Amino acid sequence: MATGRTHRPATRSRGIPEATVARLPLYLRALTALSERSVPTVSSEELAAAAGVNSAKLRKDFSYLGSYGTRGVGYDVEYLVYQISRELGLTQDWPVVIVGIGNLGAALANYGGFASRGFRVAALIDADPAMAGKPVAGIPVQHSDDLEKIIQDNGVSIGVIATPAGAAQQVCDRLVAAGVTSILNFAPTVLSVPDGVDVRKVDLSIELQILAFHEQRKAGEEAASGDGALPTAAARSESADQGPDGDMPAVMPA
Amino acid sequence: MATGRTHRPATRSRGIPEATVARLPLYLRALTALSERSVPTVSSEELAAAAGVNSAKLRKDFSYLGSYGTRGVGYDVEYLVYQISRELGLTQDWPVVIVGIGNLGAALANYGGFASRGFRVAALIDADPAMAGKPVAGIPVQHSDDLEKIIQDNGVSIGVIATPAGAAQQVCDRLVAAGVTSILNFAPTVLSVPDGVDVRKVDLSIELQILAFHEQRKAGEEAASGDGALPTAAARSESADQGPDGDMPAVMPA
DNA sequence: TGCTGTGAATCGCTTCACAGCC
DNA sequence: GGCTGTGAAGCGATTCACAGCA
Repeated sequence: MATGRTHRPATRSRGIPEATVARLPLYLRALTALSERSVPTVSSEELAAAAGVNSAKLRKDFSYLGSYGTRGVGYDVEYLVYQISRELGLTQDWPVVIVGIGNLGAALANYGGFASRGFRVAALIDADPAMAGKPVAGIPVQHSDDLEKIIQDNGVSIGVIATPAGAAQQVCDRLVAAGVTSILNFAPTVLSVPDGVDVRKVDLSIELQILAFHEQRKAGEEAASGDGALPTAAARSESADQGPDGDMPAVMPA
Repeated sequence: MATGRTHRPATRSRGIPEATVARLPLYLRALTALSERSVPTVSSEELAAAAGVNSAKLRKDFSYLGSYGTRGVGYDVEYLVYQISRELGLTQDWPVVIVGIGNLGAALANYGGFASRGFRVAALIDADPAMAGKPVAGIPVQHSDDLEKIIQDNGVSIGVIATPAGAAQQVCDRLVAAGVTSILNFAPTVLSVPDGVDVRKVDLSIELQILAFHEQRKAGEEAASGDGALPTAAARSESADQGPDGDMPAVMPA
């Protein structure tokens, strides 16, 4: 059942910790918002608040990229936007294919956040012949028979799988065989890939289950401890750490 | 800008590490599949392969739940399914509301993985009056004016936000005020919530950016090192760690 | 003998706290 | 004086390796 590895835990990516890489997009978004409001500089404290992390972490993260700030002043917004974009590889064009144009695939195709960040939906692919030719988000859906040709003609290296779970592994194999080396998987399956191929997974049902776990505990505490009321907010006002943070996975639809 | 905390890093949930909680749904899925094939018992090695983790990690994870295995034999599938479900709080009914019935919201409403795991879509809510009454996935969409009443009437404690970024914080505030204490956020925004409310975030664009980062590095290596070919598969055949694992966040649509 | 359960070692990330520079 | 950049400490998670039990 040999499942291939995924995002290289071993060889840390050019000295930048995975945890840091995963936060760069967060900073980038916050910075982009500042940039749009023509804010020239920002302190680690302000930017951290906007990104929902604490400032020490942010400074440490930036220190892996280089010394891009000015002591006593802060960071130049435009400069940082550029540096982070470059580091993430967003200064180049990434053609992406989406396979499986159901509800979710269509939602992804319509998602505006793509184009804004160097990603370009090069093609939509579905196994249903009835879908072929039908435009979704202005892009005509193509039949999966042509998957290999589409990948090669467009020089696609990133694929998004939004098929039912049953089809995911097969689609994955074909994508990989055709040259795709990064996969974003929305199907609730563990994909097997050869070494050198990255897989990331987004899974709604897992996220909900994690919430349920904590929700259950809240209810339990309430009933148990004679404490009565809600937890006395000890440390409020900063931090935030939203999303899978010290945590991990996530699964998805069928 | 006081953003509230999120999934309690401090007080570890009843002794079970967050990282373990985040993997339980993964194990549960693998076990459910085995159960459907009427497999009676499974070893840590087999189950780990099916879930895409390594066996030591899996055994350690299970050890936090109790000693549910049998040395020399393995784990009883049905028993484990029950124990994990109970631990995650999936033996009870969790009514969920989805706010923002665009492409994504509709995809979520149609997502089958909900019902199968104790989750029930209690209501769909949208701000567009034109949507009101229209059924999506067999459930009539209700107008957001009635949000508070819907939450209270249905005893909802988990809310899913699939609105545009601009509306997310406001929707979040109303959900929280109405009694929701767990939020799954698909909008690309950092949400501010009071202490005691959990937020998890799912963000497509962040996942893609992380893939782009690694993809860029692959290309760079190829060009740089005189190595020529693909990386020599050093450690293949096990592990897998798909998805945000040692990593973290994720962002999303607008 | 085979596989679980777990202390001990290790690893990586986060946080602290302060030196260094504007 | 203020804010960045970073060694050092702290902490949680992973991995190792083996004792313990069926």
